[in-house]
Amino acid sequence: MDPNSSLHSPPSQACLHLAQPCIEDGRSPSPREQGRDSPFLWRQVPSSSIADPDWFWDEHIQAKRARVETIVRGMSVSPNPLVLPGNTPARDSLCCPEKSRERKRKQSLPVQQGPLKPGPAGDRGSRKGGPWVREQLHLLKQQLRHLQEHILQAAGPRATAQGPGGSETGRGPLGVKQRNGWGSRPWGVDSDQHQGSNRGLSAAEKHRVCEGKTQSEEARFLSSGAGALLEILKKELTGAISQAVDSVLQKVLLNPPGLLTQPGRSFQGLVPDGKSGPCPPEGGACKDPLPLAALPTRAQPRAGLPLGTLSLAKPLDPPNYPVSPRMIPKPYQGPPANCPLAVPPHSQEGQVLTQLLGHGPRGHWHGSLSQDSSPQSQPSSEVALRPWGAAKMRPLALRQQQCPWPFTSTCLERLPLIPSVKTEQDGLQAVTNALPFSSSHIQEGLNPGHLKKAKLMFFFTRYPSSNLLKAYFPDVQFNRCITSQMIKWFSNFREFFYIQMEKFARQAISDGVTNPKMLVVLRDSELFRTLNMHYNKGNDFEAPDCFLEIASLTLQEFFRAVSAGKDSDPSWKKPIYKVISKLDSDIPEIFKSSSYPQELFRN
DNA sequence: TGCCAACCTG
DNA sequence: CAGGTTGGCA
Repeated sequence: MDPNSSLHSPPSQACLHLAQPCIEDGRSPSPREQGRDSPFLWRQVPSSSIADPDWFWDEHIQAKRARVETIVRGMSVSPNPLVLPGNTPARDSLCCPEKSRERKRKQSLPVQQGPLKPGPAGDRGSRKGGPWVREQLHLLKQQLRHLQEHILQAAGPRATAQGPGGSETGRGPLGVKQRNGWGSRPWGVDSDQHQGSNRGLSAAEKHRVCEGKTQSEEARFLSSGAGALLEILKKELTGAISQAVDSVLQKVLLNPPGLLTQPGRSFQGLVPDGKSGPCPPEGGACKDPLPLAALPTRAQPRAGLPLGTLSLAKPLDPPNYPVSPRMIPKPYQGPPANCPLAVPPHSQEGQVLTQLLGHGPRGHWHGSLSQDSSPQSQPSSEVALRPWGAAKMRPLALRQQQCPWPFTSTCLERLPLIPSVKTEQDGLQAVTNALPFSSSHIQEGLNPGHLKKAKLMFFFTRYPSSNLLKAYFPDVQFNRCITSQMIKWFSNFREFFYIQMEKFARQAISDGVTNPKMLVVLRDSELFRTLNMHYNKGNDFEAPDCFLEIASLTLQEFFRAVSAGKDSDPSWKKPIYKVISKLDSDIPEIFKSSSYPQELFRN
């Protein structure tokens, strides 16, 4: 899978990259010249226009040019020195492998289009308006590109990526032709058709620009239709810029939803190294009342685990254990108590990003117990190659918009996404108001969205109180019936959960597992898949780590009980239930959004 | 006795 | 997943 492919999917996104291209593209310089000759080009442009009636405008242009030059210079030393093997200029292949290709194509264009195939739109203008107009146009387009670049850079690291060189200068003139409210469209279109039709023009235009018409010619041509054309161009470009800005912002702020769900196993193995223990139960730090040293936390390295257990077996002593360089502590790893998170959102974002980039451990005990002795590890390459998924970044991006999306990380929920709820009324109302998609309609019945939400909530809480349910389903008009129905849901969830636990525990026993600590539920274990399939069918939510902890713990408890023969007692499960019931985690605030189910449905 | 959760069944 | 039943608990 090409991790960059996602960048190309939506047309408008592609346009951003297409728009990038390049100063250098316009003239097909040798790689070394890139970024240097453009200023040269600009320098030539308005020099003689001083005598022009548009002198003022010209000055304006010069000022702009100066700014652009500054920008370009900055770019040439920009912190993006990705040097890729092969001495390819980093910018070309930076994030879009296609860009190089694109550039090659363009370089050959002037040759192919030698005869200056008159562009459908630009022909007249370019001849009549003269080089000066073209230069102005060129400048404006340069500015547009730089503006876009800046926006991209400002908006996010990924955005600095340079797209395939697509927006050739020729697209401007095309824009003139396509001015039916689609000023920016040329930048938004990535189809070969458009490229094909425009390329000739742009190439020709560039070519001529390179030849450098004399300034006197420019002045001559300027007088008549040029002014009008300029006006049109200015308008077009203005529109294009604003539209480009819009689309950039949209793209950056709103990652394509399609990325969220990664079917199959892509979600597996993402258990971060700096794994946290179970999310602190409501009381605060997770009590460990059990004899369960089995609690698969980082409390201590697991001895006797198969090699596959590495990651979880890491010395993970909270809160300050060292983590591997790759692994930045998760935001919630610090103070166990409800993760107050004094960390500013920004840094959290970085941390989470880093965390998301990290890979999970290999499975110790793969659900299929029959293999517990021979860790059927999938090739670690699979882990390494696993798309770390823009999907997982979406919540981050969306957070900026206060969009109610599922997040990926266990306790990300503790980020101050949403004003915390004080009273059920006011607080929830505040939440509702704060959310763009919130539907304030109070429903009487429960819909499938509520069910889905409840299932996801089960990842955090197995034994929700009715008050909790009321708090997290603000759009539900609770009555006795509804409440009991929802309680019943969770009862059913638990039932399924415990059945699976018992089943796998017994299987482990029959497979000869003797040490309950061997039983750790990981994301790629069969047990987890079963559970995730049940509670998170679409896999549009990443089960929190704390759920894995709970699952592991439960499994181990069942294992112990069964292997100790306690299952002869008719109520042998009760102690287990009791233990598990104390380990509910806080539910992410975002679940309080009444629109949450709807958001899930949109995927 | 009422409530709750597990359990059983369809 | 829901309806019904059962058993424990206050």
